[in-house]
Amino acid sequence: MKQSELFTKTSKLPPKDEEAVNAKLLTRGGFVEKMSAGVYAYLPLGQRVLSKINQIIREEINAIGGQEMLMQALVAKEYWEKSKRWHTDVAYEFKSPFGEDIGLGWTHEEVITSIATHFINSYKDLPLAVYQIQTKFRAEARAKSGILRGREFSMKDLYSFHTSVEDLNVYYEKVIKAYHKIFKRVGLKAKLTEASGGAFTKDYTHEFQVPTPVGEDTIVYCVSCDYCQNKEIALVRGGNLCPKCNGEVKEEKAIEVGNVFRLGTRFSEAFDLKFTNDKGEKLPVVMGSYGIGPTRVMGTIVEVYNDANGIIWPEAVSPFKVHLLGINKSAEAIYKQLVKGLPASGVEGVEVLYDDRDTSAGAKFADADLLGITWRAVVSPKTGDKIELKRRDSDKAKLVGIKELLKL
RNA sequence: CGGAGAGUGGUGUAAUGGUAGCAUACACGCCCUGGGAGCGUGCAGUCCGGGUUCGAAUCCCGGCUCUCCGACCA
Repeated sequence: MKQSELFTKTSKLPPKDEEAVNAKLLTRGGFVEKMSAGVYAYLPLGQRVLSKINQIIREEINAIGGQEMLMQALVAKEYWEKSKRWHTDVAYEFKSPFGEDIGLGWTHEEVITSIATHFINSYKDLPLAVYQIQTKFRAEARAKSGILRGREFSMKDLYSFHTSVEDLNVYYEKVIKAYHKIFKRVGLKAKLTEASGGAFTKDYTHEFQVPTPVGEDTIVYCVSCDYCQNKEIALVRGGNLCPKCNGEVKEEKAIEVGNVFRLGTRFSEAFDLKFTNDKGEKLPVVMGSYGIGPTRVMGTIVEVYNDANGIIWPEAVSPFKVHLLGINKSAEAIYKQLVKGLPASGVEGVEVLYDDRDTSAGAKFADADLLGITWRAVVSPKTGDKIELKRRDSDKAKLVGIKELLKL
């Protein structure tokens, strides 16, 4: 991709109506555009990041048997009424032009449970897990923190169906493992945190919390073992001794990037989702639901990885692998080789954003830092027939040949 | 939903009752070229509706929008 052809441009100054670091940097870089409070458009660069996050999620959820699907956003009142979740304070509810009562989907337990009644009949059908990556709508009283708390946001929601709580628990642990892999792959250090279930279940649940000062939640955790609880339910405070191992307990702000809920039979009973066991008895299906917010993950990454000059994307979610800068010299030939690879040698091309703009060197360097693409490749009279390669998260640059660049 | 603050070219700002100015972006020309260079020309603005006044970006009333704090919440 040539930067001169990119839909967006960068801006030197952040918009005056954004305070959050993620919103400032993402807006300056042209990743997102705020359209209303808590409502953002994801521009080509932002969409590329989001796609990479989504792809990582897909790979890990598919690996634990999740089947991807897509549910509707327009959810009729009858579904919400069955589970007594019509008229919640987070739902966008309205009358359609045909007089129907509609609630925009803010979660999909009702929908998936209703669908599942058509396909789950026997214990032989279970267990099952399906998921979607879709836009959710929540009437947040106060949208804030850029893309961290929006009224419209992306969510990967996974639902699992089981014959027993024991079987649910087995899958629950699998999901936790998969989530750890996902967050690790996108570059986040998420702590498994015990918490309350909110609108979803009365049971205790688990959240994945990324410690950072801008977080809305507070977690209480032990520095010596894996004890970690949301402050809402924790019986100890920072400075106390760990209830599990007597280690030192700390308190820290954190962003919730994922959660897992044991729903039990709440929704299967509401929707009469039953299976027949091997004795011919009809029993309610045991369910779990598991969420990750890709847009929130993106915002969290920016909050965690940035410096005075801009974003520092972890390589796995960088919108491009290489940012190629031609300084006082065209890098067109290098660009073509990077895109096409070296056909004779079988080396494939790499994903590259080529700054071919007729602008100053300083502007190009500044934009490269702001956009935060992992590898910066500079071609200039100084570099001769080599290319200067530098990681965004490092100060060390080295001169390499085209082959080395293609191997990134 | 309570409280506080703010709306001026695309973006960021100045003007506090009296000529709407600057920067940046954009267009054209010149010049320059390793950390957001320079010169010239051009394009472009007071959130909406009322009111006060000879005169309103500025004061008053209403509305809309955004941000922050709180409550709530992935």
